[in-house]
Amino acid sequence: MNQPLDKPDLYNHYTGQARHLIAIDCIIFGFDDGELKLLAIRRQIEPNKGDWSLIGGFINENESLNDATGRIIRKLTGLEHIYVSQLYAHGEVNRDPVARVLSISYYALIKCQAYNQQLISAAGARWFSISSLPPLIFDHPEMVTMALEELRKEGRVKPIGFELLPPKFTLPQLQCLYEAIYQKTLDKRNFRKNILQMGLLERLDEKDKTNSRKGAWYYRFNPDRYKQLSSNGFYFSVSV
Amino acid sequence: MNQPLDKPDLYNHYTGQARHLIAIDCIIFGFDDGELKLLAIRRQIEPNKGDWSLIGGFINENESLNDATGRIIRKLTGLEHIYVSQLYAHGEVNRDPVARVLSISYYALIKCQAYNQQLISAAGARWFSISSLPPLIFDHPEMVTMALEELRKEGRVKPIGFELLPPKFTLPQLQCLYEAIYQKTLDKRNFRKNILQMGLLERLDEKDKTNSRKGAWYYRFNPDRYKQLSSNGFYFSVSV
DNA sequence: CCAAAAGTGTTCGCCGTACACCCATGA
DNA sequence: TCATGGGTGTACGGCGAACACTTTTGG
Repeated sequence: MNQPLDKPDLYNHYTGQARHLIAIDCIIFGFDDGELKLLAIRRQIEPNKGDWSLIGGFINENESLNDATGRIIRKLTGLEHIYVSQLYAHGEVNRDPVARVLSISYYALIKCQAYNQQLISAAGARWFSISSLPPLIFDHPEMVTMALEELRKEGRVKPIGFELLPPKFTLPQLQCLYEAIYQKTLDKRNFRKNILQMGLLERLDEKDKTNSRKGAWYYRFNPDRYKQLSSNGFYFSVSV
Repeated sequence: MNQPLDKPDLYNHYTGQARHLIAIDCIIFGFDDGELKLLAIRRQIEPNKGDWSLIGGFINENESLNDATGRIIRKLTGLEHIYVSQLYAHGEVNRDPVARVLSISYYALIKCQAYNQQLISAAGARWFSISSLPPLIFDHPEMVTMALEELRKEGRVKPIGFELLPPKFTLPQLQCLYEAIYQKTLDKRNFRKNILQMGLLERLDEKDKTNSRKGAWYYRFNPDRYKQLSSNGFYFSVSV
């Protein structure tokens, strides 16, 4: 059914069309020190060189959007196989003051212990607590707002919290994370019941004693169990 | 902070970048005859000319994504101010066999009574029941699948069902719509309780007698009441 | 022995779900 | 009068929300 590619005259509906610059912008979240953090970078090109910006870049000719996102995140953090999800295509004509640039935003969750600190520092990047973000360029503040909304929406029904924690974590840590995401204090007993009843966590024979004399049990999230339950109609759900 | 635009040498990070064709594709849903329908069109350009396709088009140089979507839908249906929501940016390199084209998909809900039948017929468009769609070109089937998922997700928590019905509708009609969307039969009593308890519908002093001798009361959705309640922490919710 | 964090159960109200009969009316 | 679709109420179980005391142990 496809026409052979050596008949370019058939395709002048394509060739006559406007072409556009396309950027990727990444909202990278981390969790550290009891707070939800955003990774921002000092912009290295004009305009607004030196201002705080999301991590981003242009996409190349033969690169899918997802590949471009992977490349951009890898280059900055050294990380692969992290949680990444497309957020929105931003298409206002004047969103970039220099040229018409469309941007596809992605949000990503990373374990703050895992990234490559050297790469991040060398790039002039920094973690900011989401409660005290610096001014960001262009429509990046709007992107962050959208990403936060999405994170909060997804966080209720998908086990994405674990993407922000080390493989071994304690229940007080996990609760602290949800409290940071939703900016509210949760009841310890209800939270534990809620999380443990889903049967997705395995307690290890090891305690974290850095925060108390008694020590808190380490747990591990079991992704296979999650997949198995999900395929049987189970839905993850946290009451926040 | 912005650099003046008359120093193009500062911006060669922009000018050196690849530029891309960008299309919009619209998944337009309607509800008629007890079934959820999709509007598809016979493609009028090569390649795959004559095959069934979603409604779409390229975006212009000085046109935002949302404006382009409005233009495309208006041209085909004559409708404005309908429910439209961005779905996804599709960026696989080979999704279009002729050229690298990114597509931003949007899904739209229209009242089947309202559109301009002449425009649609003239364009070679047709409504298809979602349970018996024709083969669609490129990655359009995937777009439809995503749109259906999104419609079902949103439909549980936002009053978008009313976008698919005429301003005056009956409760049996509304139930039938939800049954069509979720492909399951619902309990009449529970459904009515659920919907009416939210206090968003106003019963009119008028009955629809086309389907029964007794007649079913007409209702109207009150969007102002919805906005008011929403701003006070109310959440729309249908149990399906 | 004490401070500081970890861990544990019960009660209550609401909401989702299951379920069966009467009503109105035109033909 | 009867066939057809429209309309109504109740009982039960599960889940989210509120709430206070005991346990552990290093210093």
